[in-house]
Amino acid sequence: MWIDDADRIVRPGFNSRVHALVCQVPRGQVTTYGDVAAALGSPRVARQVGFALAALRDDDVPWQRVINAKGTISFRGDTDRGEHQRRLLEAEGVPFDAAGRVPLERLRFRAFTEVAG
DNA sequence: GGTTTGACCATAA
DNA sequence: CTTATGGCCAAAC
Repeated sequence: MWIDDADRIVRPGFNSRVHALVCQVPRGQVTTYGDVAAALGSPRVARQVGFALAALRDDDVPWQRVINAKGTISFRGDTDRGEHQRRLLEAEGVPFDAAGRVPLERLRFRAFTEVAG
């Protein structure tokens, strides 16, 4: 039901699916674009996952918990959103390395692997 | 319906 | 460790 009033949000199907998985990520844990994509059934659609997150509003979906496979925060070039994401994760208890990375192996959320099979 | 793009990932040097 | 290249799939134009 994410923003059904919006014009171009949650309209596409894939987009909505990504949101659903991201919402399943518990607080204090993170996931990667590739994992979310794999959960959808296609580990190659990692780019689409990011694209989907870009289309949603930070109101209802914890997109902040989605980072890249290297454990670092990805952003288009606008460090504003990147810093915002980091602060949100830190507020949830997600530690950051000196290199700006998180212990992905420790906080990686694999619950939707059951969904994939 | 073809072309362009994209918050990525894996591999090679 | 960094830099460069291919690919994959869906959304937007």
